[in-house]
Formats: sequence, structure tokens, C-alpha cells
Amino acid sequence: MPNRKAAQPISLAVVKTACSNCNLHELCLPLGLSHEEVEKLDEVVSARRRLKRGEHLYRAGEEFNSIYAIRSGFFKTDVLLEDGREQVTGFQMTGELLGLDGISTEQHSCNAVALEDSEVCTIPFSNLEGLSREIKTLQHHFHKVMSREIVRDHGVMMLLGTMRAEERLAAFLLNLSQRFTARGYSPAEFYLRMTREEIGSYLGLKLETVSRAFSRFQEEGLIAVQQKHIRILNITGLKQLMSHHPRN
Amino acid sequence: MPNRKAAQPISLAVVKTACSNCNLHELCLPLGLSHEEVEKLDEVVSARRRLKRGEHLYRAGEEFNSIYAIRSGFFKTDVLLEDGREQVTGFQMTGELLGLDGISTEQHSCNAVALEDSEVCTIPFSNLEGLSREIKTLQHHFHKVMSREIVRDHGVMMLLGTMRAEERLAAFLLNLSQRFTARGYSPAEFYLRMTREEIGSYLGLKLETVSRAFSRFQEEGLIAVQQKHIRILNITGLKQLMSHHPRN
DNA sequence: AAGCCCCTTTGATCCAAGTCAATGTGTACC
DNA sequence: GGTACACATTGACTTGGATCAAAGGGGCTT
Repeated sequence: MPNRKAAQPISLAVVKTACSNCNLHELCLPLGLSHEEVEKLDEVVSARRRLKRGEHLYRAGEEFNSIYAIRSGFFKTDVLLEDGREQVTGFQMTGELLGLDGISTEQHSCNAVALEDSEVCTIPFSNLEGLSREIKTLQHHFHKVMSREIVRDHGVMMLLGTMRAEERLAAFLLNLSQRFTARGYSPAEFYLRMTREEIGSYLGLKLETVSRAFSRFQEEGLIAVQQKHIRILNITGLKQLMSHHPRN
Repeated sequence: MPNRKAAQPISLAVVKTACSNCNLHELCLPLGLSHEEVEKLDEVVSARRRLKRGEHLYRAGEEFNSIYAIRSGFFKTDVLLEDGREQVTGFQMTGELLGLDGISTEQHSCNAVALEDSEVCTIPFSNLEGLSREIKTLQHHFHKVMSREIVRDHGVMMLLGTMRAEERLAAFLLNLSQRFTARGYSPAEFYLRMTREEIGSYLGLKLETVSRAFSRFQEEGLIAVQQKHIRILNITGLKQLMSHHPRN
């Protein structure tokens, strides 16, 4: 149990975020940096922050100062229209960056919400810019990360623009599977951190449609669903489904 | 008439791209740079390239080396799925950058096609990174441009995920209008450079639906359409249309 | 000036997904 | 340990946009 013992002073070394001893090197900003360079990055990463499930990391309209690296946990980002319509723009997991949208106007343009208890590293953006003027590798890696975000968004546009409901859900499951795999988890079995409604919002579908598609996949033996617990039984079947579109 | 006189040698000064005497300062990378800094940028921008209508600036899969600033003309970018489905991911006009998607994998991830005769400045990316390690303002501005692209994409996701056909088209027209205005053109009257099919692909609609929506807008007195020539007659009407969604 | 091709418009019909409604299920809180 | 509440499933019906089909421009080329 993570119950903090009363009044016990905690050593700075433990509290201090340290890229150098973080096991996310391969997923996060330090990718490809030398030991020395990672230590410089350490100085820039100012603090960790813990969030409970449901808590906002930032909200649309707030001033932008920092980007965040997810140390552990799971987030969604969403945009709200004045009339209350909501679009989930992404789900982020360990090692991924949050807040890149805020650079453009120096205000966050979406909301970031923890979907489970999570922990992030706060990276003041002007410090990061400073350091990436010094460290070429860091600069280039950061540019790649931003660019990857753009490519990812194009993928979602493709999905929303051209795919039918079951294709969208299959693509979604395969994407999650692949990201879990990259983090050392099972490619075939995982818990969804988000509701059917959030999946639907992300995929441009109503929650009932998401639910029906899950049921259909189960009937066809592609997956086993029990609430948020998913097991992928036939990954090639799911992949085929995506090229099996009618005509067009 | 821009008919080039035969065999007349052209002075280097004319051919050479020069940010310093380009009238796109306010829209393009040099935004906010000092005179000296712009001259440094000049050295980095290696060449102009002219494209005829229909010509590809780059194709998905090609090696990425440079980004491109549009000096004049109009482009679309699109992504193709193996099965032939196409998604237009954006339309780009004067002053906007093309190719940011390629940074991530060092390969272009989409196609960029000129929709009218156009001219671009080629900016070798490693040179740009080099210079932006020297010039803080340039670095920051470049980051803002990339971030703006992400925010823009989120807007498109919102559009594709939550809006009905007529809302999408209204949003599209208003967006074009606003961008033309920023370039000193009429906010109310313009020629579309793309076909109904390309608009449809961008908006996740079939070309017939786009056509019908145009006709409906015309019946309602919101716009006057004649083929590719658009006049916006009631801009507030168009804006209202977007908040007038049914329920949800 | 004719003829062709591409783009666009319009009509009739169909279907995938949305809507509305009721019932089931798991979990957190007294 | 019961009860409340949020989330999920399933069914019946509706509908917005897709599909199929045909006809009407515009602007090329020859």
C-alpha cells in the first residue's frame, strides 16, 4: 500500500525527478542522448506531479509553460465546442508527451485528464528550448516527436474520414495493442482505461455503436470482451477487417 | 504577361530566393526576426522550385530532406491507404509550410500536390535546425508553427468526429475565407482550387453530398456558387449554422 | 467551331449508424 | 451487505449521407 508514513522526511534524491535513472529512456525525450546530456536534461525537468483518476493535468485556455512526460498512468486529451460537443483527440500512455498543442498560442488548446492515477514529469518549455539549442540530438529528437504527433493526427483523420465503424474500432484496438507491446505488456490482453463513450468520441461514433461493434467482434471470435477487459484472439482477423471495406 | 524573353541571361540576384525581400515575412518563418537574422535565413533557404498544376512536390515514402515554404500557389496533402482509399489531410496556401510530417521518420508520410501553378522555397531541414540553434526567435517560431499544425489537425478531428455535412462545409468555407483575408484577399469572394471530390475527401463526405450542401446554402441565400467561384453572402448565417446542430 | 473529357448537379433508393428506450452489470459508498 | 450510480448491452426504429444513375456545363484540344 502506498500509504506514506506520517511526518517521515523524504530524501531529496527520491523526490527529485531523474531522467538518468528513469526506465523510460527508450520511449521519452532522453532517447539517444549521452549520459552527460541526460544529466543536463535532469536539471531541466523541474518536478514530478501526481494525479488521481479524473484529475485535470491542464485545461483548455490555461497559460502554457511546460510540456509533460508521462512517467506512469494513462490520459485522454479532448476539445470542447461551445455548444457542448466533445471530441477526444487522443489517449496518451507512459513515455508519451502531453502539452505540445500549447506551444502555438502559449495557451493550452485542449484538456488533459488522467484516466487512472498517474505521474508526470514537468518540463518547463523554455528550458527545453534552451537545452535543445545546446544539444543537437535533443533538438532533433524533440522535432521528431512533434512531427510524429502530426503524422499520428493524419492517421486519425484518415480513420474518421474514410473508415466504417468496425474498421475504426479494429484500428483502435490494434493501435493500443501495439503501444502496450512497445511498453513490455501483453499485445493480446489489456484493460481499457476509457469508457465506451470516450472511445466513441475519439472514433467519431456513438457509445452504442462502439458497444455493438465489440459484441460483433466477440461473436466472430476476434476478441473476448468483458467490460473493460479485452483479449485479442485473432489479430490477423482484426487486421483483415480493415482492408475488407466494401467498395470505394 | 510573364513570358520570359528568349536566351536573356537572368541575374543571380533575381533567381536567388531571398527571405529579406520576400513579402511573406508576416506569414512565413522570418516572422519576428531581425534584419540580420533574416539574412542568415536567406543563406539556408537553398532554392526555389516551380510546380505546374497537378505536379507533386513530394510523395509518401520519399526521403525527407527539406521542408518547403509556399511562395505562391495552392497545394493539397493526402494520404493513401493500400486499398486505394484517399484522405486529403489539408490544403495549404501562400506562406504556409509543407513537409513537417516527414521529420518524424525521415520519410515523407503523405503526398503534396500543387492544385495550381505554384512556387516554393526549399529549406534543407538540417540547415534550419542548425540556424535555430543559433537564433532563439527562429527556434521558437518554428516550434509554434509545428504546434499550430497539431492544433489545426485537432480542429479537423473535431469536424470529422462531431459535425454534420453542412456544418463541415460551413466550417471549411469560413476557414478558407479567414485565410484569404489574412493574405489580403477578399473574405467574401474566392475561387476554389480543389474539386468537389477533394473537398469531400477532406471533410469525410462524398462529392455528391458536398455538391448538395453547396446547393442548399445557395437556396438559403448564404452563398452564391458558380462552379469553383464562391461568394459568401451571409457570413453570420454560415457561422450560426455551425452552432445550430440538432441535439447531442 | 466541334467534340471530348472532366467536373458538377440533381434525382431515386438504400443502408450504416444514430436515436430512443429498457434492461443488465459491476463497483463504490454508506 | 445493500443500495445507488455510472457504465454497458441490446432491441426497435429513424435518418443523414452513401450509392447508383443520368444529364448538364466548361474548358480543353484539334
